[in-house]
Amino acid sequence: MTSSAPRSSPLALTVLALLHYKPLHPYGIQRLVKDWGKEQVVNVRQRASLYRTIERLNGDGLIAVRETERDQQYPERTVYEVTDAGRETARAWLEEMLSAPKQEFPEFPAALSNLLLLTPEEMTEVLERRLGALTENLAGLETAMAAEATQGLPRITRLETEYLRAVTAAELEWVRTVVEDLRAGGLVWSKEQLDALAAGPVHQ
Amino acid sequence: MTSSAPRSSPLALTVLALLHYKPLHPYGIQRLVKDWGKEQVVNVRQRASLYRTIERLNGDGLIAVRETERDQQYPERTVYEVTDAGRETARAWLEEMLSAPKQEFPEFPAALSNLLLLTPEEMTEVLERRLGALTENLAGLETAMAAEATQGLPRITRLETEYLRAVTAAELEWVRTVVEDLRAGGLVWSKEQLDALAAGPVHQ
DNA sequence: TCAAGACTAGTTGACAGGAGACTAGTCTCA
DNA sequence: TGAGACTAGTCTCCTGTCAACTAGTCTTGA
Repeated sequence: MTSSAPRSSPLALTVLALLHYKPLHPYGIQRLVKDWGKEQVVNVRQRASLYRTIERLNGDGLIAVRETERDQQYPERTVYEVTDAGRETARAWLEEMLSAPKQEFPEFPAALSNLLLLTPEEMTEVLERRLGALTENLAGLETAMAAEATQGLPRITRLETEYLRAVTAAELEWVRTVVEDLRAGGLVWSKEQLDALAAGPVHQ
Repeated sequence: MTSSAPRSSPLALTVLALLHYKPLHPYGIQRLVKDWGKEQVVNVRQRASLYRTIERLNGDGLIAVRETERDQQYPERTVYEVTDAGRETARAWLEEMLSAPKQEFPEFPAALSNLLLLTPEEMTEVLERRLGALTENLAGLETAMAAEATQGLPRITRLETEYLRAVTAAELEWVRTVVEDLRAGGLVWSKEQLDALAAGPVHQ
């Protein structure tokens, strides 16, 4: 079954990692992620992805069926456990994910690179809305961290929240300065100016 | 054809935006993105995605076939132009993407939330490698920005690079402090400690 | 007490992007 | 003239996202 090292993904890693603690059924995995407040970093809202990921890991021999529960009222629940191959793979994935920044393509920078379609005034307005949303997100992260700290949990359990806070704060700060520059009139453009650039050093 | 507002994506937005300048064939779009140094923010390496995105936009009436070139040696090239519906949709997408931070699930925080699988020593080692890679990325962004600036291009053309620099710098700084804490022994854990936590307030 | 509405749990199908291989032609230059 | 690199388009597989559907359970309120 072990078809040479399947591809990694945040969800697949998380499934393998959680099964290190104890055998679980899919829904139990989803609960654990939510209970530990990790929904911000691992998408378990998409149940379809979770179930398919588990099937894939099972097919690749990284996890195995432990038993099939039949708790009267619930539908049948399959409990999975991690295999030795799964343990090895999880470590390899983790090292790879931590050591090498992967090029991802979030939508905000892509949008920024096309803002010629808006006027500076419109740009100011939408960025102000973003500013508000980011401020809320940041506050949410802060309270989540404070809650974990007062619960006496060790710092490693909230490293990913720390990280999110750091980058969210940086984004917030950057957007803030751009909005300021826009309002101060230090950052302006016109369609004509851009069309001229576009007509410039472009071949074909 | 206009099947109510197709889904947005960084690539789809970019295609629509570039066609605002002038009609282009798929390869011309890929060239423009590369020539303008936007490969960091829009993935045009995946030609399959590019061609399929264009097909989709065409099917949805956001772009239309302008003409079909037949430059002897090359395969047939279809030149597309943006439609009025495409112009409207592009503006709507852009406003949405800029104003509301979208929840995305990058792999680094997901990996961080599972680092129980490594020892503090291993963690230090992999994060140091990440530190090196981030430093290089940051340097690359700096030189890209400097090049654009000396070329006399206005600031809006490099806002997305500014943004990437800001968040990359924040990540770098955060990883640096974590590595320091690890080395100073101020951030330690053991498997046993974590197993105890896992056995704690968890249902089922 | 039973009915409306919300939540739980799993499944399904359409859609979209990423990875990588494959083809066939072109250009370089040794 | 022939090896190797690049250009341009296509194809298939894999995985994740979205949205809807089913069917059972729990809540609460008339």
